[in-house]
Amino acid sequence: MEPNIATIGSLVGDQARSKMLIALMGGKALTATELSLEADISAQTASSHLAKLVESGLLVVRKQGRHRYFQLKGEEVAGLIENMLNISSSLSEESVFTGPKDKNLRASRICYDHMAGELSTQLYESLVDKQFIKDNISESTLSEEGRQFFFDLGADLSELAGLKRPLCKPCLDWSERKSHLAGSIGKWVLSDVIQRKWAKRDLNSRALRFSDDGLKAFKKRYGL
Amino acid sequence: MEPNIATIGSLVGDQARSKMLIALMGGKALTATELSLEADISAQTASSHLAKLVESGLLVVRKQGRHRYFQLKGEEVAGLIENMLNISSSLSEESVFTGPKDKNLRASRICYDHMAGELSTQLYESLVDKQFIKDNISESTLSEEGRQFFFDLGADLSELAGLKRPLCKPCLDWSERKSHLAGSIGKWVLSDVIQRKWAKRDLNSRALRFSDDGLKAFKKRYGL
DNA sequence: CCAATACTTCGATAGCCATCGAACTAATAG
DNA sequence: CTATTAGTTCGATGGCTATCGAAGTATTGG
Repeated sequence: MEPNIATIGSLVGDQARSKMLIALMGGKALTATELSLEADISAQTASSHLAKLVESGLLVVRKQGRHRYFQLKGEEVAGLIENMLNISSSLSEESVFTGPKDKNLRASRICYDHMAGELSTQLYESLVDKQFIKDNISESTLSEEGRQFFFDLGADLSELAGLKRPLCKPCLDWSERKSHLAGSIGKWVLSDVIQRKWAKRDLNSRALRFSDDGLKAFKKRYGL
Repeated sequence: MEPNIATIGSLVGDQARSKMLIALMGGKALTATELSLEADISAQTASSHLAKLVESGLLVVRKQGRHRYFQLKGEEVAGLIENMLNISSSLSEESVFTGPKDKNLRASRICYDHMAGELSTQLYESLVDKQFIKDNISESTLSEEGRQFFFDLGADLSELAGLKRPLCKPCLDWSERKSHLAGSIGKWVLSDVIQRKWAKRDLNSRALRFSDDGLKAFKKRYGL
């Protein structure tokens, strides 16, 4: 059977499934039980939903002992969800508060596998300002100076470039309506922040919690 | 909670509505009746679908006399549909990382009920070149010479014209970003190609596979 | 005026599907 | 071994909605 856009739409078009998909936007693989809790449904129902999502190719599953870990199939799918989040926020009333009300969520979130939120858009703007990134709607590119900048920070660009995904790609941010840093560099920055323990992923949400010191150190390191 | 991604999903997640949305990807505003024909449903049903799409903000409507012209609300929405078309075509492939690069898919696809892809845009350009088609963003029309050209090829234009859908209509091609030949003539060309066994629909994807001889014959017949 | 076209609203039907209880398999822990 | 946890399959139910017939409004054209 050939998935057309209607089948994709109806896959996302269910409350329970959409909650699961959004929960998986954190980039982390989750178990069936965790996802059933996210979606507020019984385990049986979750199981049937997850089977559909896997069969249709939106999710992949990895079995590990008695657990089954589910994950978005790839960037393409994550991009679709992000896209829909964008649209839904722009379609919903022109309320004063755009985006999530949770301060922490607004300040910094994880979008699939890279940082999003205020801090991330600040970083992106700053990199464009310094001409480290040439801003292009379809795909931004890293300038020579930008390459040097990330090399100095310790990013192994040759390794990153080996991956199939583009090095650097803006990604519309659904709470800020601006671009933030996605692509493999975006992913590297997130892992850098986590590894230095400047921030922690908040379990049960997509928020990224910076410590005070971590935030200071982050701004300094990245020149904000 | 206003429109969340589940409501957007379920809006697209209906065959009739998704057909309408895809028909509107051409950028042209279409009337309710035209859209009901595209979706193969009655006028009443179309009316209720269109009301939902407008109310949710995916479409905008402009009243003009006794007609109501519908259009995608903006590029954001068009981008969503395009995104979903991309995903659906990449999900129907086995391989994880092909994307739009699959040669056969790129060379020639079926878009709804007419040909798309490189070959189709070449055909469209050639027809415009020879002034068989008067290219107009709002609505392309077949010139007298074009009418003769298709008559000579054996297309029963009077029968085609009897259908309510426009004879000839450009349709934005998502992998080429150019116009290709849609409308009832586009549909006729596709059936012509299939009937002459120059190409076969690939069952598990939207690709159209030309044989070597078929491709040669096609180019000759249509003057490419 | 009347007739035709464009589109909508209402109401009834029918099919689809999300949900959960109950009963299953499977892995782990003790 | 038994008990527990993770996850599945099956079947019944209930709710939701796409669909169209019939009847309505609105606009245009003679």
